[in-house]
Amino acid sequence: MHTMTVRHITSLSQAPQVPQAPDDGSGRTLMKGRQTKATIVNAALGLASQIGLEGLSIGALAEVTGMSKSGVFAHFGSREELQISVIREYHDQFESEVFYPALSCARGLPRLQSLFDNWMQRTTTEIDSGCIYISGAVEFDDRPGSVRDALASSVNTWQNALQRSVAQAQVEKHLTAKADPLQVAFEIHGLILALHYEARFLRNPGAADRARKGFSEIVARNQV
Amino acid sequence: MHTMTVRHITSLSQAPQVPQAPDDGSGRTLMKGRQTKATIVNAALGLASQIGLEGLSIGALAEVTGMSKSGVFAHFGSREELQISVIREYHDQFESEVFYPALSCARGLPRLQSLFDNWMQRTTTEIDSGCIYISGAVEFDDRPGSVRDALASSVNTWQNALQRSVAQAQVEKHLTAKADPLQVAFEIHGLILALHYEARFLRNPGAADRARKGFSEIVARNQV
DNA sequence: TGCAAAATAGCACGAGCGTTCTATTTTGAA
DNA sequence: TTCAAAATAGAACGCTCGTGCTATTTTGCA
Repeated sequence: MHTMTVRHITSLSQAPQVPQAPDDGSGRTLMKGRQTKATIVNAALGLASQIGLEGLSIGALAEVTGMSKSGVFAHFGSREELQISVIREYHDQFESEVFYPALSCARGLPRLQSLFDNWMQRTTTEIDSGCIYISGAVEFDDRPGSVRDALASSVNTWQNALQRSVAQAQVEKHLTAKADPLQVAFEIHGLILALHYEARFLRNPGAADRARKGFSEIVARNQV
Repeated sequence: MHTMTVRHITSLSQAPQVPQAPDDGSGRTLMKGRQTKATIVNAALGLASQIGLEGLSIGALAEVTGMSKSGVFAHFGSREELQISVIREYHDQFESEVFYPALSCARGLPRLQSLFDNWMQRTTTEIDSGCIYISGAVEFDDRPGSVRDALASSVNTWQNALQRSVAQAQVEKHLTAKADPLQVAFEIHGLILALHYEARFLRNPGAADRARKGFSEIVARNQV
C-alpha cells in the first residue's frame, strides 16, 4: 500500500544489510542482484529514451530483459524509484560523455566550445534515440513529486556547469565582461532544443548545421 | 475493429446526411451535436494542454463535461480523431492569436516583430497552461500515424509563415540579404523552446526577458 | 556441503483504458 | 403534434497497468 521512497529497515538490525564492498568490477562479493539491476536500468534507459519516462512500463521492461514482472519490480519497489534510477543513469552518462571530457580543454572559450561540441554530439545521437531531459521536462512540468525533483536537479546541475564555463571565459578575457552568463547559456540551450525539435520531430535536414552556426554567432557577438 | 479515419457511409444513400448550412452562428439549423462537440473539444484542449495529448482520456473528458463516456466518444469515433480535433482547435486559436493580428503591421521587420511579440504573449500564457505543439512533438516524435501527421503539418504551416516573414524583411531591406531565413527562424524557435523549458519546467524567473533579448540580438545581427 | 538470505517467478487484485452494443432520451422539420 | 433521426446514456468487453502476496530457485559465506 504505502510507497517507500527511502530504503526501509526490514529487520531489527540497525546496520544496513547491504554487503560491504560491492566491488563493482570483478564481482566476487558483488551480489548478483546488483548487476541484474544495472542491466534492467540500462534497458529501461533505452526504453524511456524512445517512449518517455511515463511510457516506461514494468511489463515491457520484463519482456525486454527476459525476466518476470515481479522480478523486475522487486529491484525498485515502485515505478517512481525505477524512473529515478533511469534519470540517475542518464545523468551519469551525460556527465561522462559531455562534461568530463571537456575538462581536458583549457579554461575559458576552448572548454566552452568543447562542452558545446560534446553536447551537440550527444544530441545528434539523440535525434534517433530521444532525450529524457527533453521529454521528461514535458512529461513532468506539471506533475510534482520525486521524479520531477530528480529530473530538475539533474538538469540544473548541468545548466550551472554551463553557466560557470561562460563566466570562466569572461575571466580569461575570451568573452566580454558585459556578457550575461545566464543569457548566453539560455541561448545555447535554445539551439539544442530547436535542434532536437526540428530534427527529431519535424525531420528537417540541416538542423545540426544551424545549431552550430547559431553557437558560433553567439560566441562572436560576445567576444571582446 | 477497424479504425476509420474517413467518414464512412452508414446508409445506402450516397449523399452525405450532414444537414446543409451548419450555420455556425445563430444556430437555427445547427444540430445540437455540433455545439456539444465544440464544448468537448474546448475542454479536451484544456486537458491536453496540461497533461498532453497522450494523457488525454475519454473518461476524464466525460467527467469534466458532465457527459457519459460513450456520449463523448460518439462525437469522434476514435481517440485519434479526438486528438486530431484538439490539434485543429489549437491550430485555429494559434492562427487567430499570433498570425492574423500581425498582418495589420507593415510587411518586413514590423510584421516580424509583431509575430514574435504575439508568439511571446501566447507562450507566456502557456507557461501556466502548457503547449501542445511542444508536448505533442515529444510525445509523437517516434510514433507514426495520423495524429503525428496533423501535428507536424500544423507546425510546418506556422514555421513557413515565420520564414516568409523573414524573407519579406529582406525584400524590404530591413534585414540583410545575406541572412538565411531558415537560420533566423530556427534561432527564434530555439528562444521560444528555451523559454517554455526554463520557465515552465525549471521555473526559472527572467526567462521571458532573455527570450526577448535574444530576439533583438538576432535582429541586430541581421540588420543591413 | 549446508543453509540462511537474497533473488526471482507465479499469480491474482483492482483500477483505468478505448471501444462496442444496445437502450433511451432529445431534437427539429413536416 | 408526430415521428424518424440524431444525440446521449448505460453496461459490458478485453486489455494493460502497478503492486502485493506467496512460492521457488539461486547465491555465496560458514
